[in-house]
Amino acid sequence: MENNSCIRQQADLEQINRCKNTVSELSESFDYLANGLSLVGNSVRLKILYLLFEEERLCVCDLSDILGMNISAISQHLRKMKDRGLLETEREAQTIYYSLTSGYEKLLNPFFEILDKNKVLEAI
Amino acid sequence: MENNSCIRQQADLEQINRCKNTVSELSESFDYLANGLSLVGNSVRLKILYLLFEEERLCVCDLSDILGMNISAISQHLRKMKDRGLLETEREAQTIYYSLTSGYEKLLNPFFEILDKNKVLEAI
DNA sequence: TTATTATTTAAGCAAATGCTTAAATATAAA
DNA sequence: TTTATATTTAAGCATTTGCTTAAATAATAA
Repeated sequence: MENNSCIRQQADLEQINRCKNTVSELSESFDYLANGLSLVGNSVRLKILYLLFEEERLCVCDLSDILGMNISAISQHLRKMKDRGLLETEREAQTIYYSLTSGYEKLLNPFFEILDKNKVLEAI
Repeated sequence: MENNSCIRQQADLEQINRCKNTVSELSESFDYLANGLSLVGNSVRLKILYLLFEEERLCVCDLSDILGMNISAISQHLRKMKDRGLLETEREAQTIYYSLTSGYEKLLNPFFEILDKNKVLEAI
């Protein structure tokens, strides 16, 4: 942590301290939320999440077919999201169906909605 | 793309085709949105975004002080977000202030709100 | 039991990411 | 001018990510 030649004279110390407190109080929340969002911030996984939002449930094989990707690659994406609690599974014979967990479905709903209407480029 | 030993007999072909269409129609939106979210899905950048949401505007130096990080590191995070349109700048003498652009402020509002109340772990 | 289908897991690797250090740019003050 | 302040940029490097291939696990059918 070098190159701190910039201790501003005009810095608002009260503001700085308020911010430091915020960061320290919410530290775990920031880490946890950022980790969740980093999973969503990948176009393959975003597609999977949106498809599960639309179709309720899908298996690895379906997704591999839909996205034109290696089953193993899809499986590894699904595992990451399941481990983190974005997805849950139910087995039906050999087939394992993945679906969105309700917490994330709710949280990601605004994004799904603008995707639904294909209004991403207008919204942001 | 090997290892496609899994062309399910029970696969719903109509569903598969519907999904393929969705993915192909929304392809650009998925990429663009995922790229934006990948920027948010980093705890340093999420902290910066939240602080800008709360404080309206801050300079590199402030953020470096608040987060206890190298100015250069912060500057590189800010550039990424500015390049992608999450942030905008205004100069005041030597100091360059960063703030949220309105599109992303609106889109990220649900996340900021649960951070505000420190309810992340309850929401997801 | 053996073979088939559906899925996961482990190992390896190229590409991307995030930080550090050092040098460059830009405005303001002496 | 020269010096100080605020910030950006470039280069280098360790870590992480996302994919491929091949082998392993698990349920069903022959």
